[in-house]
Amino acid sequence: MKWMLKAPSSYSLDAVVQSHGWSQLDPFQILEPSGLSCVIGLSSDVAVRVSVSERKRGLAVSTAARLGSRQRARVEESLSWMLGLDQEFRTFYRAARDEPKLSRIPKEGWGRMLRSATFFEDVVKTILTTNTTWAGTIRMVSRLVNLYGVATAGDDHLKAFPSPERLAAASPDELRKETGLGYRAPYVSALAEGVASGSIDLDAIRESDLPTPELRKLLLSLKGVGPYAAATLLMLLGRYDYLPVDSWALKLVSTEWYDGEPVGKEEVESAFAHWGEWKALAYWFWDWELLKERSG
DNA sequence: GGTAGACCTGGACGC
DNA sequence: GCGTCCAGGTCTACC
Repeated sequence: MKWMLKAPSSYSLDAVVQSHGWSQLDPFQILEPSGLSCVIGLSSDVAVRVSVSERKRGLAVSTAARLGSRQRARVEESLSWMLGLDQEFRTFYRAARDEPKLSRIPKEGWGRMLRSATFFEDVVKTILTTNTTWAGTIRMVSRLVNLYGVATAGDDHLKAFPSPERLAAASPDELRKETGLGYRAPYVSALAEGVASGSIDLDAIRESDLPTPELRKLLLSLKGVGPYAAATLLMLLGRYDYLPVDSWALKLVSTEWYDGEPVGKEEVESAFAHWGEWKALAYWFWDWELLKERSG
């Protein structure tokens, strides 16, 4: 079935898809020539593949299966969250226009970070980006989805990201062996168990209006979530006052301002300190010299 | 509060 | 084909 979804003015689906690596991870799939599809879990045993593409009047949504009104509402709610349809960046854009390294951002509609269907999925994926290569993250996520995800009715190979309950049912040892999560398996297992049992309320974190430092403390209390992962998750929640400093960030800042000399976290922080509540967005969408060098 | 070492996987490299 | 080294954040123990 097909229908249209309203998008904010100056919205760019391409900008959301390309905002970070999430679109390369299962159960997302980048559509050619443009657009995005994802398998969304609707209940413990029902999943549906949803495709979205951009039109002049908004976003065209299509699903392989016919949905009831509740299911359709659920899909719309998920898409609104995933694609940042409720977000706006006017204040950031005003500041970005005066910075040559960011002036393309307002013009091209950058700012929204692609989110997963649930915050649980985002937290797990973020843990799986730590202390590994991007290829490793892709591999771990793919195995998790293929082994524990719910398949769509039409295609056994199309699966949603596993629910907390499904992952909680697997032992940490099984997760470690079957998915290559390594030492991260107990972290994912504990998170899944906590969410499934109700002792960890990720929805409350997602919807919280707590000040960012307090929200960050809650995220840091999750096993496997350190300063880098917490900052990444805060960005996904629309909070940009902490920088996700990893080894890549050190390389970027080193090339940009220090002639390739080694730098630490402090140098990265000080480079973006004046961006205040927008510092992570300024960092993320900065027109880095290192990226220009690499793209030739 | 700061720091060292362990954690785990897979890719690169040398033999 | 095998062994070794290294990269990648977080946790724990220790000072």
